[in-house]
Amino acid sequence: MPGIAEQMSTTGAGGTSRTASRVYDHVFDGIATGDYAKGQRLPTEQELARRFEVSRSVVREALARLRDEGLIESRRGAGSFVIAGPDQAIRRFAPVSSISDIQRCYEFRIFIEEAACSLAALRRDKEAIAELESRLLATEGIDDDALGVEADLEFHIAIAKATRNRFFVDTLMSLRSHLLVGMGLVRKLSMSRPEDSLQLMYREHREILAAIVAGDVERATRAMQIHLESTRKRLFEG
Amino acid sequence: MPGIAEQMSTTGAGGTSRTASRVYDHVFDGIATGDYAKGQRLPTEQELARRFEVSRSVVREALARLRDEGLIESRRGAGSFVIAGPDQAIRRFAPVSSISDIQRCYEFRIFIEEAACSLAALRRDKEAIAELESRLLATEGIDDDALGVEADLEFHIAIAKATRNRFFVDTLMSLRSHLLVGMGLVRKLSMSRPEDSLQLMYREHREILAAIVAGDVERATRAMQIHLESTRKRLFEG
DNA sequence: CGTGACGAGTTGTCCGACATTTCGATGCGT
DNA sequence: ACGCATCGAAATGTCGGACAACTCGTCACG
Repeated sequence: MPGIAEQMSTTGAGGTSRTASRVYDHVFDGIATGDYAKGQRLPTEQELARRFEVSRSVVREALARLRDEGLIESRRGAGSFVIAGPDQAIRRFAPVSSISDIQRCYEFRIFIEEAACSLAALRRDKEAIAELESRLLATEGIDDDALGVEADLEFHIAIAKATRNRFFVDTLMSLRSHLLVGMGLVRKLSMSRPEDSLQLMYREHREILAAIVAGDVERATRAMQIHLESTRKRLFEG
Repeated sequence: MPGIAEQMSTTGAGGTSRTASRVYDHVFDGIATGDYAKGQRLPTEQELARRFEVSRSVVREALARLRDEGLIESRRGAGSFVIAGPDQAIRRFAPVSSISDIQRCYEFRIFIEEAACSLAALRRDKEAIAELESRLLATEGIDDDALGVEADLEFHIAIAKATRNRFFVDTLMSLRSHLLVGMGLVRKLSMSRPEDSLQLMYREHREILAAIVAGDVERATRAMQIHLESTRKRLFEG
């Protein structure tokens, strides 16, 4: 029953060797399906090497990945043991693979960023405001689409930073690649009404910034809500 | 300028070899501080092996970790290159290391779980409700503290699952270890007034479940808010 | 029955070798 | 002097073997 791991293993930064991934996928699938149960000992490295017709080095690289992800644990002299259940196996955000994925990502994002924005209005200081302003300026003077979404994302991350709570920053950063997909789509689709929607977006951004600077929590929350809702509508409802 | 990586490298599941971690830390720090700039080529594996007085195998294990985390990219025949900026280096949630960390984690959690709870009330189905009920029952019949917090967390994760939006589930799972720390503290500190607070918690849990089952979004949101706020108060304000 | 020594088995580390690929240098023809 | 094919040094990927450090069950002995 392979398959579960396939989406995951290809998320890596391409460079990872394919031979090690075969072994990795096997064990990952085994854990995800409960085939390798929690606490159970894995086959020895030699055994795996023989079964997949690779060297022990390759097997060790695969096991190293699983170890780093906290799925297994290796004890010298004893063996490698599964320490995670099937549900804990899928921890990283899997890549978006469908429109409905993007939709859910957006839904999630709205909650997170509204919260972050209200906190940012509460806690902002001079330094944070300075970064926000510079990020905002950066978004407005860019023609290239790819760079544009990057700058856009940086602005949103700067808001998260202003919360002085790293969990918001980390979460947004984890979503980085996902958000880039969605934001890229927004830009592409709004090519039809070219200037219009970009100008609208700039105005929304400036309103968010102004509300944060003013320290007006409710206004900041509403501004972010309007911003994300309007882009969501532009995306999903044409 | 070492230091940034130290907290991270110790997050791994203990089993990872310490020799490889030395090399990993060096390169990670180099990226985090901008010492190894984006796009730059790293020293060759042989060079690193010589510099740290370890074999190439160990160096390769360290580089493999960096590759898996998307920080570097290796091209056969060319070398290994940095592909991430300093800010992208710290992606995973670093472990909680202070009371204020726990406080921020709680703050973040409140936003996330309130949102999840309201969505759960909106989207719950028979299957989700069944799991919620079984998880709730599981929390109430446990003496052991460690198992108790596990079951508690599972209940909260089940709520996230009921949203039918994997981003909520994934985020909560990423926070798993962090939440366990905080929840463990709650239980330890409430040992003083033993039965009392546990019973209170059970009642709050049941109210949350009832609201979700009823599909009452506002009631569910409020119930979760009350639950998290009251535990937060018990924790931080005695 | 308890206990300590022993040995097979397993992971951690090292080493040397070869295959495969990259990229600059070299030399040639024009 | 410039473009182009060719070559070779260098780097990573993979392999196989070896030894060290450690675990755990076994078994003989008290």
